[in-house]
Amino acid sequence: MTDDRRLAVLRAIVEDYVHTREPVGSKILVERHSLGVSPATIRNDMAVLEEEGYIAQPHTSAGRIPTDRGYRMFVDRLATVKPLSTAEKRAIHALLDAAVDLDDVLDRTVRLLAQLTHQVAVVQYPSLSRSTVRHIELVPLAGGRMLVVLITDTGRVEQRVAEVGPELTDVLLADVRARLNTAVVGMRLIEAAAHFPALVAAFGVEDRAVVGRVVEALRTCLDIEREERIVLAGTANLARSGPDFAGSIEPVLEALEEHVVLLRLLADMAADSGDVGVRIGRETEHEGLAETSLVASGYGSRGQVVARLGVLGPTRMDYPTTIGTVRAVARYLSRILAS
Amino acid sequence: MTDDRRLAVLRAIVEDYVHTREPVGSKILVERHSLGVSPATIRNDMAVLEEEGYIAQPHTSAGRIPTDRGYRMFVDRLATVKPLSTAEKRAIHALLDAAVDLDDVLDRTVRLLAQLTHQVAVVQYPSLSRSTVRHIELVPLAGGRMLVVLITDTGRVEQRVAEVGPELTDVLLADVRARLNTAVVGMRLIEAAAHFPALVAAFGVEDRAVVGRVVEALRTCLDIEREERIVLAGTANLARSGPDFAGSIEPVLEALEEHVVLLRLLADMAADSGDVGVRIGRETEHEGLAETSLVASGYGSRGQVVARLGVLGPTRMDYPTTIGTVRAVARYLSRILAS
DNA sequence: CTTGGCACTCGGGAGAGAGGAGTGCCAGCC
DNA sequence: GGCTGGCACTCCTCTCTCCCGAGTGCCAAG
Repeated sequence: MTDDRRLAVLRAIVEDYVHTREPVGSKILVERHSLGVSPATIRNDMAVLEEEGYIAQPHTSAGRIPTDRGYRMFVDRLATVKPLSTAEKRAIHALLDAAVDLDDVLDRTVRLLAQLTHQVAVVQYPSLSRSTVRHIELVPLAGGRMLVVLITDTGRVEQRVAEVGPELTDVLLADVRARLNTAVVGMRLIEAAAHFPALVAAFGVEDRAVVGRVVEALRTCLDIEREERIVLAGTANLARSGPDFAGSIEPVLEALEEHVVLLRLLADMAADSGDVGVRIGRETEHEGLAETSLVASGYGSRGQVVARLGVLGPTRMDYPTTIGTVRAVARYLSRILAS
Repeated sequence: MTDDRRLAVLRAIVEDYVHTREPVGSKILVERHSLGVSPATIRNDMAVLEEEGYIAQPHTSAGRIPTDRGYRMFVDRLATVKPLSTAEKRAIHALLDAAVDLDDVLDRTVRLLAQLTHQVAVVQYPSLSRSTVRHIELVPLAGGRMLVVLITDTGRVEQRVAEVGPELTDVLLADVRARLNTAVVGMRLIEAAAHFPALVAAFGVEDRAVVGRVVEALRTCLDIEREERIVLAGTANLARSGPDFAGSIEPVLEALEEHVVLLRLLADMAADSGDVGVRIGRETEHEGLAETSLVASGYGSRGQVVARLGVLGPTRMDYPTTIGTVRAVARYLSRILAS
């Protein structure tokens, strides 16, 4: 069955290239992997693989390197995920268990992921749109202003200062606070936002203006713009694998600063089958990331995906290990959040 | 007065080198700057400047480039700060005025600074230790836990979850909240922390344990560890000025990820005369930053410095312009915070 | 279908050489 | 005493050429 051998050749090429960073030729291939056939045979297979777009030659007479399509095939059908070492698992536990709040957990997670994979790590904050309201707090400030604080079940805290003027008496404030909380606690944030108009309308005509201003501030806490946040770590690892990038790493760094780019990518990957997903090279559909791959997974409490995390590195990366690490960290983070 | 001319030569060397990125020789120097003397004379001056450590030659027969010491002299005695263009000023106003809360203001500021200077921008969050307590909020959660929220006058919000058990009744909670707020609102955070033991002692013996747990959570909000936060932007600009760095930009990126390094640097610069301060090359006393300079300034409301912001770039940077920009942004940010 | 043989291609490294920018120094001049 | 032109010297850098070798594609035979 020649088809099997061709795939074996592709796997060997990917593994060798990832390992040595050098185009791999037919001779080296038979030497390093016991394929049981001669270089000439391998050459025929490579010609076919090249025709099908899985591998390519940098120059006329050099070895072959995998194309995006080749890596895709490798990831989908040829790679077997590598589990973490027990030492690494211990490190995860030790580091994440010491976290004190949500910010701290995510900060530790992203650093950990960067350190384990030697690549750039990304962690998305629990999406506000998938969170529910845990509590709303209104704090009067000096000068006719007030602080509006929104706390979600995922631990996120958003706050705004609103100009309310002197009409907001303590009594009215307590009333607003009570009604807000009884009305919307436990609701998803979007549902809560939908309830606001009715809530305002329930107040007397003379109070509606000021209550409206409070509610308006609350509503801006749900702004699409600011809704999605991510944290990054390990950008220095990019520079270390610098030679992997044809040009400089500048376009990559630029893409990373544009959080929107990563957010869109992570969102797209939500469509993939639940577990770890991979976007390879040009699949990212972003010029600056054409030579990088993203390995990402969802995380969340109780089987519910509330956000995603992942790792970005050169297309030429060790997928089996990276996928294993991302999966393990995502699972452990989920477990932490559930408690 | 030959001394004056030597300084003029140094200034010319710095300006030319910053502009062309190439070692500058005596001939070019007389051509581009009207120094009124011949190359040979300049050569004599350069020999003296080199002996005094202000300039150096990359190779035996190349032009001169400024040393750290040369830049230092340039910044201290030769440079005149360049003010911003009105277009840039307008951009600052337009961008920062649209901010909704502290996070947003600082985020916009750091991006702005990176964009204006084409370098890496750093903004430090208002220091907790210099802030005062504006309000403390206690929110009961399910399962015998509660959320402790601390809000400072600088707009920062810190929160913690505390295990308090079922003994904390609503009545007791209201009591704790009231006593906490009347006792410590308006105090500096360190003073507040000092008052906590007395506060706990004022409760009945049977309540002390549970109140203690609440106060303990509050106290961890002041942890030195998490007290200082910074945000970065413009790391891609580092890659763009990549050729300025002898090796790769990796050590620089590494230093940037170690926020502690930057925090220490910013803190050190607080000792400098109030306005904009500069750390040049090895003055940063950090291996990874040996080829970079930091230009920073304090900011804060009502003349009180609550934190610092700045710009990090290659030693070979345009100091007059950078200093002007950092100063302007710091001033405008201060004005925003005062309102 | 596999294999050994063979001619061919081309990237990349080594060397050699020319060019040129810049220097230091010296002797003379103002 | 400081400034200047001249001059010999250094050594980096660019370019060109040449050669080597890895790797290929193809073909004819097993």
